[in-house]
Amino acid sequence: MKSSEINERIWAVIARIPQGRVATYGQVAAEAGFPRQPRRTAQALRAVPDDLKLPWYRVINAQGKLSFEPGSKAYRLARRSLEAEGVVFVRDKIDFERYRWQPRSAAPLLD
DNA sequence: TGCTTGACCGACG
DNA sequence: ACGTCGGCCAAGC
Repeated sequence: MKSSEINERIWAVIARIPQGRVATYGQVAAEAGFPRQPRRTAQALRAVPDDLKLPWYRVINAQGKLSFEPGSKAYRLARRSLEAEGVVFVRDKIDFERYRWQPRSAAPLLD
């Protein structure tokens, strides 16, 4: 499968993450149809064109942290963007219980 | 063709 | 709460 196609599928998923919520690399990959391949998400993120407006900062790692060097430009930008959306960091970490995106792919069949 | 490199992850010690 | 390891697989050299 071509990487351009992979990237587009991943980007489409990232574009669906709502404001004030976060998703992990693995979660995004799985949602795009690539389970257990979080690196596909990392790869797609590296290849995001500047003109494409994508909430890349809503993708965080499975430890609840930003995958950037703390203090780096990217780290500060991502953190500032998330905090502006109401996401709270506790010791550089985000609480999944509160902020994880829970996509509903299929319609709920009663319960 | 082969080997190394990732904005990663989960299990295990 | 660490560090290590194996799994993952497209890119790039």
